[in-house]
Amino acid sequence: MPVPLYQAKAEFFRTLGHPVRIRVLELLQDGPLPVRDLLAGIEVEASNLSQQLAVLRRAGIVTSTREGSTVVYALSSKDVADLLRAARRILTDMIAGQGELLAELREAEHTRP
Amino acid sequence: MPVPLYQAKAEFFRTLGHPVRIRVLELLQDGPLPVRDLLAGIEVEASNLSQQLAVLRRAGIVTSTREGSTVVYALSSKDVADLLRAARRILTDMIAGQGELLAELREAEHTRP
DNA sequence: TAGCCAATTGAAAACTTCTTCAAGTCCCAC
DNA sequence: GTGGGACTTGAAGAAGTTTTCAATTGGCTA
Repeated sequence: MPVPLYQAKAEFFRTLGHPVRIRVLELLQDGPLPVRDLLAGIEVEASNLSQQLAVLRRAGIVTSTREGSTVVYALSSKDVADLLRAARRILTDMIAGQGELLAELREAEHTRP
Repeated sequence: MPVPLYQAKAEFFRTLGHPVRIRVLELLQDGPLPVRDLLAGIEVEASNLSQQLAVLRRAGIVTSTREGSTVVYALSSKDVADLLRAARRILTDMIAGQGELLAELREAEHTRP
């Protein structure tokens, strides 16, 4: 058996499972952007961003094209935007439905050293 | 700023990013199941499955209720099923777009023992 | 209550992923 | 062709996750 589908799925989700990568995808939802702009929108060092972009590229989730001296990134499929929307819905519901967790989060904010 | 949303999202996806956990969610898509049945449907040791179930529980993605001497698991929201469907669509498209991988999958299907 | 089955937990070892930093490529302007 | 900016790469250590095994809990039934 080759890479079974459920394993491909797990890998796909694992690829999305990083704050910087999520932000990249969110920024790209409204259209392609040069690295410079991603860098401006995310608090991270250039080399770290590059590493995360490489992860997304290897997974085939984004594509990069060089334009002169800059490099422009884009989502490789519009479906990715749908998925992020679905995720946001779930998350919102989940947080809303779990009063305690919400309270906990709020508490943490007030008791930060 | 509290746990920012993009970080919650990343955590959520990371939680889905494991083959055993994906299989559990797929099996639960059609309704609640006792651990015994999950165990029968996934090739993994009981204690390992328990660990993965604990991860899903902590994330609030599934719920467990004890019924007599067995424990029954269920998806905590139907939206999870939607999300998995969205993911399947993306993955299928992505694979279709990447000819070689598709060929590999097809090959595997014909050469199944 | 003793013994058993179902499931879970704790903890250590094995494995992956993340961050960081120095070095490298590519392109453009001088 | 030298210098500089934009980005990427390699590699090493730090941080996090997964697996495994032994020990444990909870509920049944003899």
